[in-house]
Amino acid sequence: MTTIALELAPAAPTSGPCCAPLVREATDPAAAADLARSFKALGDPTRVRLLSIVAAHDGGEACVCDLTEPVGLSQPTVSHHLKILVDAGLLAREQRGKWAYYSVVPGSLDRLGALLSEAAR
Amino acid sequence: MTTIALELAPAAPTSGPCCAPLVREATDPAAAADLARSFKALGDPTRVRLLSIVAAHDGGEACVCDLTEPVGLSQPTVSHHLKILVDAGLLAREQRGKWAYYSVVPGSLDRLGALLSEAAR
DNA sequence: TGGTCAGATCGAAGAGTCTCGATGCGTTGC
DNA sequence: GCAACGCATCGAGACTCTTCGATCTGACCA
Repeated sequence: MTTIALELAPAAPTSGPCCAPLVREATDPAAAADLARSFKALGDPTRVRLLSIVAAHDGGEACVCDLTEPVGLSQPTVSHHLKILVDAGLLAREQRGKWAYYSVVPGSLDRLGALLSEAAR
Repeated sequence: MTTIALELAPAAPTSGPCCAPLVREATDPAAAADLARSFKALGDPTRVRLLSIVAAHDGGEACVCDLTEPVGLSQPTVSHHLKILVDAGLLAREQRGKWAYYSVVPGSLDRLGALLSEAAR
């Protein structure tokens, strides 16, 4: 359903600019950078898997030792990816004794999903 | 509302593994890579801006010359980013005469948003 | 046919990312 | 106290991404 609604300025001569001179910016640069930061966190297969494994884990939380084996990466690498997810506000970290438990921040993914739909409005 | 529902295996001895031995993988690697590819396309501020500018433009479509000036980048760079968005299935390209018109693929962003909510289930 | 214009592609420079082994820090148990 | 354990941090190496100027490809016009 690709709507080709209008021929934009079809009578414009070739010498002039092809399109509308003014573009109303829907997403300002700062907001775009903010959005991109969140999406960049999800732009790695390992992090998507980590997120889903944590979400599917018992109690909705998991420690690092739960995650290294399923993704097949070293402990420092997994720790690195988890930090990125925490910085993006998608995961929460809680230290309990020797272990660090990670859990999905409630509503964070839904918020991103809502922003996606909103951006396309 | 961070639900700390259960202390996972609190009675387990230190010598054993800390957590559940088996992890049911929510998102298989192939699906995770697919998801990540889409999100990576949105993981750059320039591409988020390009997407929103195209969406906000008259008729929901814009050509490259509409986009270079607002984002302040060279034409090859904008062309490069647009190609990435097209490859990710977020933008559609249509050549009309001298100009190439880009438009947001209907439903593509909503689909991603739905996947986000689904992944957190 | 030849000139001009919009846009894609190419090659290269610089910055950023992913991954690892080694190491440091705090907690637990003896 | 001391050893063991879980995890974060620190370089380092390899790779990818972003960006640009230069160039190529098609479409239009005279």
